[in-house]
Amino acid sequence: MDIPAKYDPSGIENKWYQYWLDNKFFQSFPDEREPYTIVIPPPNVTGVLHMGHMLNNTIQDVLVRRARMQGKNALWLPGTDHASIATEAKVVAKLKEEGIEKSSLTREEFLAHAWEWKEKHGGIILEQLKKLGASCDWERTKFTMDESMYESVIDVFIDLYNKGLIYRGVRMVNWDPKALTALSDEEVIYKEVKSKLYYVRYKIEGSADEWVTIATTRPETILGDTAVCYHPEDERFKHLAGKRVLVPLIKRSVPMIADEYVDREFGTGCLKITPAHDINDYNIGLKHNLESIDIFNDNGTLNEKALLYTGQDRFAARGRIVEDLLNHGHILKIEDYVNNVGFSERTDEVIEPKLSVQWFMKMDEMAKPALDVVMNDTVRFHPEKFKNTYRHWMENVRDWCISRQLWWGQRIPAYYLKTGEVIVAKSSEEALEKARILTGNPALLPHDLRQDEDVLDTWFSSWLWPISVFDGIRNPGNPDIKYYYPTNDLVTAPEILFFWVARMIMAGLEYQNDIPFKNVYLTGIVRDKLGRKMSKSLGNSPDPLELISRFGADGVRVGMLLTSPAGNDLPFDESLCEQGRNFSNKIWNALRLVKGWQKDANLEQPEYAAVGIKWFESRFNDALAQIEENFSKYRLSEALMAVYKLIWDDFCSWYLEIVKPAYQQPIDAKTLSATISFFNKLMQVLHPFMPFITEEIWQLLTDRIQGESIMVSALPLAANADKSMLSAFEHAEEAVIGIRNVRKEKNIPFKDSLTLLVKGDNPGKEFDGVVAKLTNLSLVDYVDDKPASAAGFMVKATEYYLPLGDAMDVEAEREKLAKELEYAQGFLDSVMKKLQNERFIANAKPDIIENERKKRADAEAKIELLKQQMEGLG
RNA sequence: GGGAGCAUAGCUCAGCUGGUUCAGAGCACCUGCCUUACAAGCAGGGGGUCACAGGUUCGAACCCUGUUGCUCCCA
Repeated sequence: MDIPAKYDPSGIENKWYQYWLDNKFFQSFPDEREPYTIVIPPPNVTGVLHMGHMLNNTIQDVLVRRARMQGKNALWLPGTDHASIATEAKVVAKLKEEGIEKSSLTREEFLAHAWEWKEKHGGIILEQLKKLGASCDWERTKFTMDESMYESVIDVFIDLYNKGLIYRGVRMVNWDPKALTALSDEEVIYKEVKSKLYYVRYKIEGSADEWVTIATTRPETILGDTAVCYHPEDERFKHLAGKRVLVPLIKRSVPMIADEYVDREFGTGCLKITPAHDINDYNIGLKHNLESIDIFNDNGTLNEKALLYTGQDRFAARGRIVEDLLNHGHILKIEDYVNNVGFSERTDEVIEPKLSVQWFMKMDEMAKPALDVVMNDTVRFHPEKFKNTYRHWMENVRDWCISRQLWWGQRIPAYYLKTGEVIVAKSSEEALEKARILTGNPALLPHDLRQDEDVLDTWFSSWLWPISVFDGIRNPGNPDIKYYYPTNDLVTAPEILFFWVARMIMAGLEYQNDIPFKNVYLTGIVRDKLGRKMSKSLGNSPDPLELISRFGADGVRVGMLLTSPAGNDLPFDESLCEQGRNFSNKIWNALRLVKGWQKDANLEQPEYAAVGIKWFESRFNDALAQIEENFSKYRLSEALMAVYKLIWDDFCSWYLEIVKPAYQQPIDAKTLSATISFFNKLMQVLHPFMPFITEEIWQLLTDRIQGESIMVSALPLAANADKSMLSAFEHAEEAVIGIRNVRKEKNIPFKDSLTLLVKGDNPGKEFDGVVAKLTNLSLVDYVDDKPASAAGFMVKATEYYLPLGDAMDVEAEREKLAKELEYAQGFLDSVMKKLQNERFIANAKPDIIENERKKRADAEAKIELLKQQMEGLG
């Protein structure tokens, strides 16, 4: 058969993905087998595949494919979330392009547009995952706004409301003036921003020319000031107690108050208080019973309560007020200043702290059990270090603002009577019924009730994800939820440990009385060479599909995994994918070699091949045990590296070279079948990492029937490895390397065969035939004395000589031996130092001391040998 | 400002309870090879004061203290 010298993945990958789909290998239904479940962290419907998804989903696919091959009933359940803010923003922008304002549409009309957008764009990312080889059960694809998922969210809201865990309250929230919605604390990103610190003086009321100076970074909020505050123990201001001051420009009279919150060192030690626009001021306002004056409209412009600059944007107003304050002599100085400003994660708009009525969920009661299951390892984090971070958050958790001023999402099932009373109910009919009972007024009509306009935070859907995808909220105890829940592994980024992971644990404990997953694998962040996070806005992220077309999905998968231990950032470099592609090619060429062999059934199996096979069997089992160990600790990159080395070094560089027949010579049947069997097993072990090439080779190596696939074959299990054989082979390996070095030093080409003389005990004797084959020896002989005029080297205590006739360079040989002797002497000295130390003998464990004695004996023997050899040189 | 973590080869990282081959792997680099599976390859090779300073110990990359630098989380 004709196999090209370079592996070309493109056609092969599409072919096998379709084959897997056609044979429904990704599908799972509950049965008698042990289940293995992963639910995908649902990507945004607005998203396209980026490198973070690539890493995350590669890991999930490795885990799920391995579980499937271990005979488990494996389910990887895919889906997307509706991403209310991001999607609504996209739809609004798209409508705007078409000349349609959101405000001109009814809620129903807008949602129709949003659904249309979702149907058109929402599936892109899932389609892209197929190119990566993702073995998701696509029949089960879920979306957080699906009817069943929507209803689950509503049910949970009502249930928690009835349990008193959800309430409505006025709070200072993070307001996004662009998205026109409140955000949770977790959606605010703080960045250092260069700004100015303005020193502004306020006149003391009733005084002729007495002033007090405050420092502020937000002069426009002066218009909402309702007090000026100093530290009660600050001598500089004590005389102002009980006085009032006039807010500049608008001349509003506000009290001077004293509060320990004030940092006397900061600014002037005197603070303006704007309770409506700063969370700390808000708290002081509550304490001192101050009025709150909200001077902003929802879109960030100033309203009529500001009295000045009405209708202007907050940042424009800042410029104007600074000018006016200067003109009126209120600004004493302006300093450069760096402060932390909150930005919206979604719109990158500067967050405005704003007082508003929102829905909140109480967190403290739910947090406690969710903290416990992580601390006691019922849910295990990999790597474990994230337990600390998690604990810190859970112990300082605050109530969760769950309402969003948007339309795209689950509409809050709360209905208001004209009197302002709230009724929470599943439908307007039910709400009306409840309202009639509540008010005792059976004449109430539907239009007497008004449903809350807001929707729920997207995380309020995704926190139910591991339950709701199995319809476990609406139908507790259904066969799916009973079988697949709790899921096994969750693979996600540490950034959403609190947004999502913590809340899923809470929801699981609340609604299933059980954890949602047993293990949480936390990936790192994919960064570029400069260490920046890869992001669309920076444009520093390669297009994953383009990478796949260049290196193959297998190559990219290997590239993503090779250097990314759990929890560590991955500084991405295309050369990693190149390494993956090169590995594909290496395997491919091993296939070419093996497929090129002609079998001769009458041929005896050579002795070197028989021992080679015995050795590789042990080596394979040894590596397999190591790989299993790595998997059990979620060290995926180390598991991959172990397979990589097993295939490249042990199988290709050693094993195949050992059993390979001479050029154009046939191979015996036993060796061929053993080799094919090893090759098949290696492909199985590698399959979870590189699904496509392994399937291709597995299908080519052995005749397969239609419907067979490596992905549903049984993964080989580690058997016992013969450790003594492994160490004997290592000895032989060193002999091979030694002989190669001699050839190189003496410039002896491989085609000239040599004689090898061995002196002393040879632990690698079993492999003499292998050594002879690999280094082209015509004879291996054992001698009692060192031959004259021979190049030599030692492997542990075994001496090897290659008689070279006149070609010997005695001086060079002497030098080499002298160097070795020096090293051995130094080694012996260090051992002797320990053994002569009485305290070492007294304190160290007996086996350690025994070891040191053995080291001494070995070193002494070696020194003796080296001395003899040097004498032999004359 | 509060908390957590990290620092080992040019890069990315292993290194278990302190004790053989404890200083390692992959990549990169250097040298020699187009040897009949593979130059996307083969055979060799160099490279580290384990951040710094103390301490504990017979013995420290590993335990303790401090210093410096970086990262993350929270405010």
